[in-house]
Amino acid sequence: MPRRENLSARTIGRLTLYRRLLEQLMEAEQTHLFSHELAERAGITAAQVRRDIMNLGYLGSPARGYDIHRLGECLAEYLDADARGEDRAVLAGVGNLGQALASYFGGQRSKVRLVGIFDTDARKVGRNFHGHRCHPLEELPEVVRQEKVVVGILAVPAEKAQEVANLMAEAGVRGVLNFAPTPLTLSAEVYVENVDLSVAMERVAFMARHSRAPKEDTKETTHKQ
Amino acid sequence: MPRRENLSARTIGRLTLYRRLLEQLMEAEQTHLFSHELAERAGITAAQVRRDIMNLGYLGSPARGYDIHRLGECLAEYLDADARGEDRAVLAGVGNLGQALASYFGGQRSKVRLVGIFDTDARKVGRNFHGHRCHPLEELPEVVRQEKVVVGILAVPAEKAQEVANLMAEAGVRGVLNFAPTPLTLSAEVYVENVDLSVAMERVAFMARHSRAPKEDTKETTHKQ
DNA sequence: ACTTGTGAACCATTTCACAGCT
DNA sequence: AGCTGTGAAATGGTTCACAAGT
Repeated sequence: MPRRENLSARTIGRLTLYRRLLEQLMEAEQTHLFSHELAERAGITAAQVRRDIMNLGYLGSPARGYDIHRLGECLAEYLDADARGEDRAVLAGVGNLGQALASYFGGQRSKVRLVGIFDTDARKVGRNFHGHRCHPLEELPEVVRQEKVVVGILAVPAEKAQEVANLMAEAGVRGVLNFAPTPLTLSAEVYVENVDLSVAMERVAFMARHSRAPKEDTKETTHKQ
Repeated sequence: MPRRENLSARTIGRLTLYRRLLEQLMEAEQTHLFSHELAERAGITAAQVRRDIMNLGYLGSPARGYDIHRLGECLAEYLDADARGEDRAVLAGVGNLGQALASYFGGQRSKVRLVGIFDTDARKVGRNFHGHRCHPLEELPEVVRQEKVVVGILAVPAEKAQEVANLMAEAGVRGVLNFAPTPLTLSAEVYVENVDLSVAMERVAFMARHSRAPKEDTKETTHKQ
């Protein structure tokens, strides 16, 4: 049913968010919702929601809106397509951020399964972090191959990022979530998503400084977002 | 000198990156560089770099390219404009992620100064995390006001995110870096940047699964990115 | 010969606005 | 009356391509 003319990464992100929001809604008793309701929860416009769902190929009814259960199924069908079993990931770099990520993605709430964490630091290897034993980095390729890992999470220092990314890519990883503050160059068939925390931080600081001063006469209007 | 027709958040992010890359270059002996060199380090196209620098208002020379030192100054002048002193930030939520962020932004490498970390958990209050003593959340507004804090970092559970964000906004924060997996609704003069790690993770997994299989005859071409 | 600066073209994404349905 | 689905317009961002400078 999904009319999949392959959607952009941006759209995939929103669909992922919709799915999460619908899951929350399903725990409540609600069975249907309108585009503007979902839009409000997602922090975007109703037109955007309708467009996304249209692209998905799901149809709502003008009378009742979208059937939460069915829409959820449709989203799952699209987002989980071709996932034989669940997606597996490895994590390289067990510093402060790496540990936080291990706990974040290690739990069962996550859609991906973390199957190994790795570091070069001898003091970390062998220790247990949030339920995952740290292995030496050399073992990463072997685990990637044996466990059919598709995603590598990179939380190593900038200097080592490219090197470790190469290791992951050669072992067969198809996507990298990069927290190192360095752009990576990898062959085009590996999808890379950069999460550069210091860029994010500096950007917020800049925008914060430059945001317009609050107007005195703010009318408490229903903000149009 | 900067021809500032206020630039988009996206552009600000790239300028921030350029600055960091130039700082690295200045530590080496290099004095000039061409747009394509900076582009390669930043992982983008030369045209994009030229456009950004043009928007900045800096001029290079066709013969030598950009003067690293002067371009750096120009970037700093733009990015740090109106920053009386350095930007200050507070962090709410000292879980695994919050601790990692405290260490990440707490050091002196960061452009922003973390002036307080807060949590509601009595077992955390009073303890020291990466050089910052955790204070009870109730004290956050007072610190924001006294220390002229402009940025709030939100690393609390989703359920509390909106509530704590309101607290920050009422106390006068102008920007929020939100790690909670929930969109926030705040008055329009507060800039919000969402870093949703589970969306990022799921998106990478999806794109990874759908990335084209490597072609057999890959020619090792100089990838055009 | 190789660069920069930049108008114009291109492309992606979002929003508008309205026909059609219930 | 109020919604959805969607073509069309608008917006925003990136890349092209070339004149001009060295």
